[in-house]
Amino acid sequence: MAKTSTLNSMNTSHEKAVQAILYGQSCAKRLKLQLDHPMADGRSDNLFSDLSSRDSSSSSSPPPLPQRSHSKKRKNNKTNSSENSRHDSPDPNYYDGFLWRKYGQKTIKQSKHQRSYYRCSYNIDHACGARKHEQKIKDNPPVYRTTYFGHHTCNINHNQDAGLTTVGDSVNDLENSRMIWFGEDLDQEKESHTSGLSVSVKHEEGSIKEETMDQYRHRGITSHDKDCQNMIKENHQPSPSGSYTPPSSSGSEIDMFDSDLLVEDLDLWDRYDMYDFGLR
DNA sequence: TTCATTTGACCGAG
DNA sequence: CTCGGTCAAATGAA
Repeated sequence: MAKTSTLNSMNTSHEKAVQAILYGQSCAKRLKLQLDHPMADGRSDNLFSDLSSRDSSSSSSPPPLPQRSHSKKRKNNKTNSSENSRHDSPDPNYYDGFLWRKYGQKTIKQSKHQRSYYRCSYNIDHACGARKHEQKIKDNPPVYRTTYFGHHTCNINHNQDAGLTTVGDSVNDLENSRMIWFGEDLDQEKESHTSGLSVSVKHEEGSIKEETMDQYRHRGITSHDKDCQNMIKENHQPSPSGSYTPPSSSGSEIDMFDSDLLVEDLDLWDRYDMYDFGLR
């Protein structure tokens, strides 16, 4: 297929190394900006306040007691565990745009397949209560059912590429039926998720190389990357139109940086997405 | 060494 | 008591 030739033409190991370095520079630069101008925007202190609060709590909190009496309390009362949406896919590696961390796996009585339990990777950092269950429900052809619970309060969705990479049509055809709805939060998410973050995330996704989507979902983004992405996201105000607006030439240093490093090779990342993100 | 995943134990609901 | 959901120690990968 054209995939290999395309990738080979642009994706030598040297280029990848350069991209990785550039991306690392972008993170470092943003961090420096944040440190130099911590109050540049109203939300920029969130990260540090979070970190400091965590530090203080860890240093002053008493050592964990072996109290197991209620530590494993089941949390699914009717209101909390109400199912938000369901998604069936033949692809177990279907990528819904969010990062999940697996916290359990169970054999289900009525099914011969195990069910996996995930919670949002930002569960701690952003107190995000979103969870999902994933289970194979059919063998031939394989169908994997993902059931979503709770709401993403982290507002970090890496799956805005569809609207940004001009693959929306193909997405609409096939993926609309897979759209994940979170009830009344939809508008909020749609707005908050369509920021400049996508461009940066795209950069990173491209550097994931030959990893499978499953590996990417579970391992591809390190905690450092996530922090960096948070920083990037928080430097971009969501576009009121709900679409990505390229940085203007008269923009801030951040904008200039974006245009220099992140947007420059957008086409390459778009093509990456086309191939690697299974727009079948 | 750090961090994500695995896995068995624990818990509450039915 | 059974079952599904969650916790957290153990494990493994990077």
